[in-house]
Amino acid sequence: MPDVLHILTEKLTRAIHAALGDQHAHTDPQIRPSNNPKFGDYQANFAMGLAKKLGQKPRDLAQQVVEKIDLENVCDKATVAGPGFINLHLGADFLNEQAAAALADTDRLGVAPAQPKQRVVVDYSGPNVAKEMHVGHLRSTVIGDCIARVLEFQGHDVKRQNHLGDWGTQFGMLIEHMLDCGADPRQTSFEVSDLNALYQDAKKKFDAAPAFADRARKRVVLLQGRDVDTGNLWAQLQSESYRHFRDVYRRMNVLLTEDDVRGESFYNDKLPTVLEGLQKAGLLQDSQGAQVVFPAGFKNRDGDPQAMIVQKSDGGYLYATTDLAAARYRIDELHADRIVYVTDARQSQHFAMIFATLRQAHWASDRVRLDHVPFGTVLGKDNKPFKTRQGGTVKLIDLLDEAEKRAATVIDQKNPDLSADQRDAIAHAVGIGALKYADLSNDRIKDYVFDWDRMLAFDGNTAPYLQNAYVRIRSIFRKGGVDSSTLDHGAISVRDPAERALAVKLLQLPAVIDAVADSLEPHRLCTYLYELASAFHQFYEHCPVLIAPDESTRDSRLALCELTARTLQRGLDLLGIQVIEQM
RNA sequence: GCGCCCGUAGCUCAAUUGGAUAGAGCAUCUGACUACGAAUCAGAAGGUUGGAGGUUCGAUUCCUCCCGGGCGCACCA
Repeated sequence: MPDVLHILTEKLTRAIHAALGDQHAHTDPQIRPSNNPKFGDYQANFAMGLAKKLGQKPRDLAQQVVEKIDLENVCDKATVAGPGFINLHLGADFLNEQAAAALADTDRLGVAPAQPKQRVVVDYSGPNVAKEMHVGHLRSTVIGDCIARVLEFQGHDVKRQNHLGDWGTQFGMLIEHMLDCGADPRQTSFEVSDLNALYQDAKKKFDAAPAFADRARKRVVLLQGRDVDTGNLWAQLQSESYRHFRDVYRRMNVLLTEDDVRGESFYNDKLPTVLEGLQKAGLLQDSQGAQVVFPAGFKNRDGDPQAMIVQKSDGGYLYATTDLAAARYRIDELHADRIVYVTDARQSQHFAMIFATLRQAHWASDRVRLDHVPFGTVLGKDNKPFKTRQGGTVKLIDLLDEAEKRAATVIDQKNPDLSADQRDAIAHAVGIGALKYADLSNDRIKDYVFDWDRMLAFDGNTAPYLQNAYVRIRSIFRKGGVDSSTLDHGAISVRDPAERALAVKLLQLPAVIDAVADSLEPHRLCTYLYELASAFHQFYEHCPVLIAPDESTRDSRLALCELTARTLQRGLDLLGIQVIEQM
């Protein structure tokens, strides 16, 4: 089912063709939603630019095209305005039909499956084994999960990848410490109640006890040498760490599972091949004993070509090597058409160099799209990176606890009649939703200031505001005793300006999904949902539903409510946020 | 030193990728609950988009320079 934007684009493209001839058969009419109702619902912006090229007057050109537009069944009118804009006013019948079709399309709400379907790898979250997740993992986890959900909803074949930090010299000391704590290589489970303590204790011993440090270094060699007992201990640490990640992901409503784990260790045996490949491609060079590549277009602080080290002078590999190996795996084995990396903005240059190297080595052809999705820092009220009052790292689990606690307090104030169980369930959805929404609703490239009061506010662009709009709609159905599954889809008939505005906004969902999938900017979806909820609240004020003047109006408004509820629910779901029936 | 990112109303943020009069929320002020959740709505006020040039029919958006802030620039990830 083509959406409004596509229908209008098609109509205007035809009109341009008809007015100007075959050489303009594929001119983009530049259809955009109008930002002011007096300019219609949509506008075509092509005329000014095209007139310039053709040496004509923009308004004359626009008028020629307007005369060729087939308005039938779509627009009430199309008019030339201003310097040469074409304002398009959608017809009520068209809005009714489109809204009815979206309502009938239960799962997709009028969002057409993406063509062609692509295999998309989304790399996000990436915490470190043997450490608790902290605030530094929040943004990658939340943004990445949203992007994966959106691409999947479009119909793409999404492969989530959790690139865990599960390899490196620190595992020697961790494993030695595990042994000191009574771990047994021949058992399958080693329980850790506090991952951070495990790491810190190991580190303390490593720094203080030379004998222990010596054992740790030997243990690293054993680990890299595939010693069986050492491998078993390492695996126990893996699964114990993953237990923690799983708990955090579940509470956050993040879709990552153990199946998505492809940590650094997974690529360990593929690293020599990366070097051989670079050698074969003629890109590998020796520099002060290290093996490096010089991706085109990068300079260092002396103005010389910037090297990217892929093998240290002691023979060890670095994260550039692992990232190259991972990209090759994703392209060759996972058959990725597109790879999305969700990491903070500080790694922009690193990924630019990785991408350049992949292209130069012909490991990534032009048809593989490589996207780095950079994001800014979470700041405290002092505008510096978010820390605890003592200056320490903020644990993610503490953030989740406090989000729910604060949400519970707010819910208690607003709705004291709820049972404790109801209250807790609602506080979970609201608290976690607020936390995630605060992260998703800002342009991701910018830093943002973490502020509990603002994210949990029930007004403004927040998760609780959106969840509340949904709750209000459910409340209408409850109060009216109406079963939303038995609604007449064809009942929608917009008359009041508020009904009309709501319908126009509802029908913009497909275009918004497309924009998010292309730009990988979740805040666009947030902005849309906020505008939708605002449009609903205006409708709600001006258009009584249950006590509408007549039955057909009531049915129409109920159907609009239902479509709004489903759109909010779906939109929030794509953000990884849950709705509740009451709050 | 070079490179990347950011700078929009008092505060927190948008601006459909170059389109019309730069929009929201908070805070301030004025209205609206004997109609479905006032957890809302209607309205007022608030701007030299850090500054100066340039490109363009049109610039918050693109280019150059400058000023502020953040982050990168080889053996950590």
